[in-house]
Amino acid sequence: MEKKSLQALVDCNNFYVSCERVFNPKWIGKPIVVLSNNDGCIVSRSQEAKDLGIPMGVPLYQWKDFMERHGVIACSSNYSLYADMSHRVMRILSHFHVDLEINSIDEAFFPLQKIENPLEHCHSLKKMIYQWTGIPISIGIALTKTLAKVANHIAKRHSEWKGVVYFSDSKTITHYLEDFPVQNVWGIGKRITQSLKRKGIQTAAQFRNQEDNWIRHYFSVTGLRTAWELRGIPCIALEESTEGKKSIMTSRSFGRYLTDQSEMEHAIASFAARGGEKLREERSLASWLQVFIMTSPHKENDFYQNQMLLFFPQPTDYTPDLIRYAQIGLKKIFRSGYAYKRGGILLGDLVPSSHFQQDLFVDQDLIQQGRQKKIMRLLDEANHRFGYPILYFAQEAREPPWKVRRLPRSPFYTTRWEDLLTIEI
DNA sequence: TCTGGGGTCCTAGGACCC
DNA sequence: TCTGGGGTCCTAGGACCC
Repeated sequence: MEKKSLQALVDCNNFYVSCERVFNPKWIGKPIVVLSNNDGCIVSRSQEAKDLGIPMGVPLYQWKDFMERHGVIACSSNYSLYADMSHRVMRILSHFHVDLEINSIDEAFFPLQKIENPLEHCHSLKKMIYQWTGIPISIGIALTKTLAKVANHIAKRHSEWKGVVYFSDSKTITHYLEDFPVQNVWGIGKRITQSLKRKGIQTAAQFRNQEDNWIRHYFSVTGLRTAWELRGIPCIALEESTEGKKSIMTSRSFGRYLTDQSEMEHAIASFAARGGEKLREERSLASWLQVFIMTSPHKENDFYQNQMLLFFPQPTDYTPDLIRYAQIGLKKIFRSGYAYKRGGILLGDLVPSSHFQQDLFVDQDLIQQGRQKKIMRLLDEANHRFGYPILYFAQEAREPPWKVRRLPRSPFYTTRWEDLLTIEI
C-alpha cells in the first residue's frame, strides 16, 4: 500500500537579513532591515525589527524617524549575494532530496514519505545547513503543502519546537488551526480575508469547516482547494522541478523621474539585455516581447501608462534582437511631457532552445546563427566570471542614472574576487 | 520629496464557429 | 412577444505568492 503523502517546507528565517549577518556577525541580535531597490521599501526584517512592530513592505520614509529612535540598522539590498547564498542552501537540500521543488529564493518543498523518522531527519538537515552556510532555517512537515506552510509558521513562532514542526495527528492540527488567523493561510490574501471577516470567519479552522458549496460559490475553486488542503487532502501537487518559467520580466522603478526619451531608450535597452541573460540561463527562447512604461501610480492626475507587444519572426534569445524590438515598441508608446517612474520588458511564450526547430521558411543563414550563439556565450561567460557586467551593448546605460542608493550595500562577498572577506587575526 | 521586482493561476467576457 | 445553443479560444484584469 502506498504511504500517504508527506510534505516538508523549508524556509530560511529572515533570509536577506540572515545573509548579511553571515558576513557581519556584529549585527546578530540587533534590529536590522534590508531595503528594496533604490532604498524604497523594507523587504526583510530581523526578528528584533519585527518585534518593534516594523511591517513588511512599507516605504522607508514613513518609518525613518521611528527606526532612528530605536536604533534600527538599515542596509541596501545585495541580490547577487542573496542569490548565491540561496544556491548554497538549495544545493545541500537537493543532495538529500533530488525531488526538491524550489519555490522562491528562500523556500523549497520536498516529499518525505520515504523517510523513516521525518522529525529527526529534518532536525539534522537544519543543523547541517546552519553549519555549512550560516543560514538559520525552519521546517514544517504535514500531509499537504498548505498545512506544511502553517507548520512552518508555527515553527518560527513557538521556540519549544526548536525550528521543526511535524503535524503528525489531527488533534495537533486542529489545535493550531483554531488559533491560526485566516489571513496567514497560504492562498488567502487581503481581498478574501476582508470578505471572510464580513462573514464572521476569523481562523483557519473556521474556514476549513465551511461547506464545499458555500466556499466554491464565494471563493471559486482556488478557495475550495485551500480548504481541502487544510483538511489534509492534497490538491496542490508537488511539481516537477524541471518545468521552466513561462515568462521572464525585467523592470525597475527609477530612482528619479525620467523625462528624456533617450534616457528611457538606454533604460529599456538595459532591461532587454538583462532579459536576454535570463533567457539564456533558462535555456529558453522568447516568442514575443512586451515593453511597458508608466508614470507614478501615486500621482493620479497626469497618469500615463502604455505597453506594446511585438512578436519575433521566430523565437530568439539574441540580445541585439531583443534590444531592437524593445526600441521599436518604445518609440510607439513614448509620449514626451510625462515624468516616468517605471519601465520594463516582458518576454513570453518561452520555448526550450533545444527543442526549437529551424523554420524552413525564414530566410536565416545558419552560419550567421552559429555566430550569434557564440557571441552570446562569450558575453555571458565573461560577465559571469567577473560577477558583474563588464561587457554590454552600446545602447545600454553604463551607469544607470535612474539608480539611486542612499545607503551602503554589503560587498559581493561570494561572487567577486576583490570582495572576498578578509579576517584579521 | 521618498512607495520592490519578480512570478503564477483563475475568471469573465467577447469573438468565432457549427 | 418572439429573437438557438453550445463549445473553444483568446485576452485583460484580478488575486495571490515571496
